Amino acid sequence: MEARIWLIAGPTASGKSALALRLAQEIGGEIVNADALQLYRGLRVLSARPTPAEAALAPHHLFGVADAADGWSVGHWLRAASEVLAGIAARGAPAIVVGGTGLYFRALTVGLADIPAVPAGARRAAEHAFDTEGEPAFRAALRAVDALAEGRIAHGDRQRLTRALAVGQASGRPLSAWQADTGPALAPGSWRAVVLEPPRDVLYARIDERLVSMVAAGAVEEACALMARGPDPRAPAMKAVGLRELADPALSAAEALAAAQQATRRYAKRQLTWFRNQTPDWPRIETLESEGQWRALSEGLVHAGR
RNA sequence: GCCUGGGUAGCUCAGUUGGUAGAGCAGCGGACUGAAAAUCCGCGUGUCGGUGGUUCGAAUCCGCCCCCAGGCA
Repeated sequence: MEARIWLIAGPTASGKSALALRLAQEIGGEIVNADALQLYRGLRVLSARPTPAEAALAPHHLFGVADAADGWSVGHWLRAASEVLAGIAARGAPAIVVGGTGLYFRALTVGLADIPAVPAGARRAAEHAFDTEGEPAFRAALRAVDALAEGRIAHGDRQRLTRALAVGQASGRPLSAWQADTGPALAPGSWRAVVLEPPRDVLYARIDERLVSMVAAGAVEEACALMARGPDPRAPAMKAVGLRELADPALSAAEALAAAQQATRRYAKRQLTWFRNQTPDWPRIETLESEGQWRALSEGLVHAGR
């Protein structure tokens, strides 16, 4: 178990946090959050962030560090994570990066283009152009700036189309060129990864149970408090799965719970698709049972022992 | 026990004068480079309750049986 950086990925409710904590205690490691929503302070319950008691059992980094009104991006996270990882390395401790955000792991292991920040105005202008001109005309404009990106982006994907145009115009270099010029943040061979990939039906049952516990732990109050603050509905924190459902005054408690459970199951499905296809060579742990997960991890890691 | 209505996709239901079935919801597959718990693309997944029969051909018509709901006893 001599690797210095462990990556633990998997869908929501698959047991990542518990496994990471166990590993951290076992090897004296420090835990780094790789979950886009656990970054936000106001979402402790809803994002299933470790409780203060759990967080006290090992050093935890990048959990609840951002305000719901501040949108963190992959780039923001990557810079923060790199700094944290450097600090952990300087202390001579192993690091355990854990979370469900596939893109964050990709930034770490494959890379994230080093693109200068796009001014908010450029982004808004691109979105406005898309909305007023319509997609065909917008695509024609984008083609002139970045034909490669235009060809790669699926029909209807406003988010990527407007980003491509905004980057191309604001930076003076096509997004596709920036992206082609990318290197991993972590040195190859310096890390070891594992994906938790439990059977669908068992995971869904776990998700349904967990939403019930979340509500019992105050998820509805948390959701309403966040909505009452009225931050920009487009802020990333406001996209938390279950947030809108649980805070919706038009729904009964039972309906809200059912809607939140369903939204979470769909989210888990998307995560499973990501890891299945984007990290096909990372080893899998297919049980949802925590002792079994630990056994698979520790044995697998010892035997892999480079 | 009798009468009536119903049994078609995971659920709720359509299905025209017989030509091996289709909607919504649910679900599934996929893409993914700075909003990623985001954004987007794609896909009916079916012993038409069972079994005999009529017919070139049955979810559709006929017989028997099973199950469900309501009514009469």
